[in-house]
Amino acid sequence: MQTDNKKFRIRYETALNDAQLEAVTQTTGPLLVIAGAGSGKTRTLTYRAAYLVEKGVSPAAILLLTFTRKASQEMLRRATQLLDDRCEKISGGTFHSFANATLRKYASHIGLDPAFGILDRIDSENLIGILRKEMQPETKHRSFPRKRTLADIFSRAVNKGLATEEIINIDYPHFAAYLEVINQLHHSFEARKREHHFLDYDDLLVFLHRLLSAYPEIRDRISSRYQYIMVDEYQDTNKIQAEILYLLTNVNKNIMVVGDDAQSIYAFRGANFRNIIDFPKMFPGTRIVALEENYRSIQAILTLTNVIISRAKEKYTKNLFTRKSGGTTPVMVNAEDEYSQSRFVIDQIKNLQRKGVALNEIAVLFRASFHSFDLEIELSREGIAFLKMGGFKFVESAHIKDVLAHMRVIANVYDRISWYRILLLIEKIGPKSAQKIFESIIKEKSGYTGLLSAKIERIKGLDRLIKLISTLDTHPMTISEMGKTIIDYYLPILKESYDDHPRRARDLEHLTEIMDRYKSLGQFLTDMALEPPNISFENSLYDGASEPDRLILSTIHSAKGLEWHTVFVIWALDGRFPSVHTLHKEEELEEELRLMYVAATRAKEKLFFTYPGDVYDRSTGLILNRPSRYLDGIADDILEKQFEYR
DNA sequence: TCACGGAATATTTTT
DNA sequence: TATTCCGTGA
Repeated sequence: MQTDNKKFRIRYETALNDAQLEAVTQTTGPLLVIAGAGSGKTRTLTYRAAYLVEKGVSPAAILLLTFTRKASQEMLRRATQLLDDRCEKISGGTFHSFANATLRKYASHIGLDPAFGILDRIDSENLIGILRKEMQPETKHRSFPRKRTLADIFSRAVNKGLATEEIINIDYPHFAAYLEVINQLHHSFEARKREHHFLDYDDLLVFLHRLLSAYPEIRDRISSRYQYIMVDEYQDTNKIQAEILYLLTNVNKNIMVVGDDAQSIYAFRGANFRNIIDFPKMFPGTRIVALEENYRSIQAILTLTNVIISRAKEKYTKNLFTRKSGGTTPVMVNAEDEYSQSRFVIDQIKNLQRKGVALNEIAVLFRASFHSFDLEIELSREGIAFLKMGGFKFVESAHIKDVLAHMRVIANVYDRISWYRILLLIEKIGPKSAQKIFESIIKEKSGYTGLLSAKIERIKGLDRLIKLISTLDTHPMTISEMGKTIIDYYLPILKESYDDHPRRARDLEHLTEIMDRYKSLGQFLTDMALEPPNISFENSLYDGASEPDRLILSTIHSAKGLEWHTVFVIWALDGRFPSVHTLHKEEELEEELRLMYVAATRAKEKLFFTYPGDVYDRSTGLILNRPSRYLDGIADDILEKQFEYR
């Protein structure tokens, strides 16, 4: 091969198999790596990063785009271990964080405030909610879509590159009558975001795309800076992301993407697994490398996962094989009810612990975050420490958002959403007063004088807020001092509004710890929106949180790319997984199937599926008692059946 | 204009 | 089941 032992410190030939080695050393031109589950995708990317650096490529000229920030950090950390700390200087992150950094740099070129704020999903919904109210009477009908649905429609349109009209016709035909009003609402949503210098998640991509396509000289400047681009999880990119990559490689066509069409699970967010198939068309001359040896799972698990994925209608056959034999056949357990299901999982976990398997080598996976509620209760009762990933996030919980809103109005006085949020917390202030006060703030261009001059009769809570804002405005302080000052102000409100305030107060403590790491307010707020800690909010309330060895509970989406000794997939019940809502939509059924495949391929040694019987589904009136259709009818020697009745 | 209570409604996954 | 939205009374 092209590697030369005298020149290179890392011995790539011995560390990698042939396909991996080719993916690592084939550095010029477009390269598509089809990487089956567990085939050493991360390893390949890591070695490739190290290889490029070792070859003499400047780390700053390498761009590694991943699905989460954690993924890129982990890869760069490993590359650093392999080679040296030059690898830490490689630019890595998510599409969104890359867009954020690039846009701040070139903001002025496209008429954007470089200090733009970022709206997370909840902020966007709130803004849409405000506009929805303002647009009465058309939006007053009972059947008019809720803010959440509206946010969905708008976002889907952007990510799929379609007009809202098309999205409504395809996915929401029952709202067709409101098309015009929805469009108006969409326009004012966009206008309001521009007016207040905000970008939402989708805007980050849209504006980056606009920057690159409308300004060839900027495109080429950026494109020549990044000589080598690597993209992980390519099957979960959407159309606009693919186009961004195309523009980014205008000067250098050294682009490598890695993905597995069988693991595409983000179509709901506009991801299109055909991106993978279309890649060679977009980049003529693409070389294709397939990684087919699975290093993760024993043969018995792989045999089953091959059966699962073979049920996909549209698939691009790969030949996954493993050299790991032995072990036990995966098991499907029919539990009497949800409680039996939880008990079964707990009994098995205790068994495994007795055999010396560490808790953090065991994961319980599920389709939707709430599926683990009962299990969480039982785990707490048993004193088994766990960490829950995915689902409702820490930063999305109301009390965290409340505190952040106070910081956001300091960073940007024109932040209407945050002002409304803060003001509505105060007793006797409703939407009307909030609006009035906000207008006064805009006029004065200052939170403090704006609050003072608003013609509102004296309200005790408002006086406290005025004092807070003036303190924050006039005393220079660090981010965490600022946070503590705000929390002092906020605690009485917290106690009034939530009966579980002690737990929430502990969350706020945790938040100030995060603040300690930051020097810039803008950076802190950006990170909270763009790269928040992925731990689930309920989890931060659990006392075992400091325990290092914890059972992992995770949504399947959050389990992407991870692996464990033993994996339990709970609620593998037809009607829950796949959900009853998807039963008549073929494309979604296909995605659910891939999701089941992703879940099953996380297991190295042991794999269990459980489903409770006789579950009543309220929305359809059906009794659910069949195993998931993706697992039903598989022979016993591939998937063993057990019963758990007690 | 706000707070509160009752009724309707939509149910996942995440940057 | 929880949230969200609207109408009512203060």
